Amino acid sequence: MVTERGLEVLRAIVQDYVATHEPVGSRSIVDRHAFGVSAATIRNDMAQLEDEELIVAPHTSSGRVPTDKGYRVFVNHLAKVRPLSTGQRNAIETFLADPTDLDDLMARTVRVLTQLTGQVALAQYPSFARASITHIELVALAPHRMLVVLVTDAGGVSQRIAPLPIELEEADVAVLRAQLASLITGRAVSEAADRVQALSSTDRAVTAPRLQPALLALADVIREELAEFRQERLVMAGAATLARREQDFRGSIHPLLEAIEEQVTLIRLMSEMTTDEHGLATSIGTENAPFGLGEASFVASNYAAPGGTARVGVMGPTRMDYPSNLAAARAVARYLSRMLEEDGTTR
Amino acid sequence: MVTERGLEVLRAIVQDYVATHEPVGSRSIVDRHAFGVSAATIRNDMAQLEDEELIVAPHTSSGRVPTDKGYRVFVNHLAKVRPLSTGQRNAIETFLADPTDLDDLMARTVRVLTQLTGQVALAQYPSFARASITHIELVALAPHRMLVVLVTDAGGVSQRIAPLPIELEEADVAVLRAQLASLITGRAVSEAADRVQALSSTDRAVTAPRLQPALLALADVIREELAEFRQERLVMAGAATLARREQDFRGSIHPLLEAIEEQVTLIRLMSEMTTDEHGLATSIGTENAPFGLGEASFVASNYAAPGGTARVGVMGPTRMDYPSNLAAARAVARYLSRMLEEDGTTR
DNA sequence: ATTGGCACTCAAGTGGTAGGAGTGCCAGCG
DNA sequence: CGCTGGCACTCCTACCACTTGAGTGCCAAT
Repeated sequence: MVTERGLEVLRAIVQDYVATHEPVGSRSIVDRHAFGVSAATIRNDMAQLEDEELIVAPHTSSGRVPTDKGYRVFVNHLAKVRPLSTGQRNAIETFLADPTDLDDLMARTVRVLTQLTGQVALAQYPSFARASITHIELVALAPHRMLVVLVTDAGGVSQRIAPLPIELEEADVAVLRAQLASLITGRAVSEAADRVQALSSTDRAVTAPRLQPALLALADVIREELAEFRQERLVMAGAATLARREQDFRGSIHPLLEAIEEQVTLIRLMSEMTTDEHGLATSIGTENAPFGLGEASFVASNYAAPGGTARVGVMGPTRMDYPSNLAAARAVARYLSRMLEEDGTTR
Repeated sequence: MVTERGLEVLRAIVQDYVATHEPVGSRSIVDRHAFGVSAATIRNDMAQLEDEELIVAPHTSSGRVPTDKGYRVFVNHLAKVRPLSTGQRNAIETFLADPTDLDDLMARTVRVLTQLTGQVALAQYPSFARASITHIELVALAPHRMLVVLVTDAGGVSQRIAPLPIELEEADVAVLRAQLASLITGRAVSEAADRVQALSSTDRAVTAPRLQPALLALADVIREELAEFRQERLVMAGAATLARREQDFRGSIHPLLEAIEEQVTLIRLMSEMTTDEHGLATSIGTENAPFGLGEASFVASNYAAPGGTARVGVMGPTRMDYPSNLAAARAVARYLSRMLEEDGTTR
């Protein structure tokens, strides 16, 4: 059983350890925190915390270090997400002002977040999966090459070049454009994908037999574009900060750099984190072991995007300043939500 | 003055040092290389090499390590670019086969190159700066939002959304489309930029006064898109490999990660390297100091793209295997040139 | 010009010691 | 019963002296 004061001791240990990066002993706790009890008493409390596996001693006679479980208790019960300074809020606001487009906004978001936290910043793109197709445009580039542009109501635009098996007249292009438009405009991305898929699989021709090969070629490309809309994407910044804190990651930052390069692992991890009632999520050390990132911690905050909620957060050493990082992620998420809601640039 | 055999000794030192990562002594040279002379003789040669600052001894009594100048002499006079194994050639060929588009091709290129060399791979995108605009398409998304698509003859497609100050009829859009098309299609990117610029700066209206505000809004967006075509771009892969060889970079890989994230430094460095008569370029250690990358070396090879030549290469520690890396870069560049020339996917 | 020999240097490893931070435990105190 | 001071104990760290081995520079001899 851990007493009330025991939890306060845990808080002190986490705070001091994060600040100093050195195991913290009973003596330094009574020095730095006004507990009003002696070091021996703190030692007794620490013994209990150690029984509960909330802290460990690296060697028989050295200070204590929080375990992952200790961080978890700290984050869940002990940490207050303290608000940012007004200077920091201003920094966010000016940094995110007047983005030229969605890509620019997302890139700025991660840059400001990495600057605020000193960690690697990650942001999920708003999902276009639940968006609807509003336009399809065909542009003949060459006799056998057609540019296919798709636009969604959530601001997503995709373009790709389709090779055509046959030559098309201007009128043919208009026919195909109209047929494809009636097939998918106003439809959700997933539904549009199904309907395009059906084009290729059914025998029933939707268009003139002469145009059928062209239609199928276009359908292929449109399927790829729709798949891209459904795919989750991530932006990142601050990978270079990892080099400074190498020893924080038990020897090697290799798995982290690997994950940053692969993206897919981080995409999964970000989407599988569970958020609390305030839209904040934390994943600590070994909790990330299934992703091969047992040495790292993640904090994230939901933000509201046209296509549904997505997440923005940071990745760093287990020994990170959770309250500050959560505060930064939350603040950035709020501004981001606001930008996406108010502003028209991204639609 | 360095003798003939002295240069052979330099070659041996470079080769052994790259292989073992340890200072190489006179004894190990006579053991590993059939020089037919004694260690004392090698020592005399090494003394000369040290006078010429081609090698140094880390401390009074340890083996020798090549200096940057030593690597330079090795690369310029001693190294033969040895051809790849057929297995490696096959790997390149299969890896680069059937790309879906230019982005995909470039991404695969750097991935195969990082795999062949174990270094960070870099590739300049083909430049669209000298390409010509072949199409401009306007798609009305909403009363005040217009999608502007530009296509070049070198395969570049760019799309962006313009905010419109006034509402346009279908007929107005057609008028503007025709006017813009006659202004820039068939023109080189830089020329098109000038002409669009002129739209905004001259008082003389090109279109009906009613449409003038819309035209200017579109011109702004088109300028941005054209600027994007002129901008050099880089793809990279293998950043994670840096974590393994941290100690190769005198302590910190931070500048390298920073450069990878910033891109702009690497873009400049890649374009400013000087190539030899075979289109190969090497930049060693302190030669990169102006870019803050004095601990790193670069090798690159030109490849032929529709818009002119561009470069593909790797970044690694000064102590890298220059001949192998040059060979790999050259081989990849050749396949890449071939793909871009033969294949239509990217046009 | 090349060689073997020799004295010399220096990094790296080894073992022993001292210091210090921190712990666990216990008896005494309020 | 919880808290406290005291004390013995552990273990990390730094320091020192010493040894070892790789490698050098120089020189006289071939």
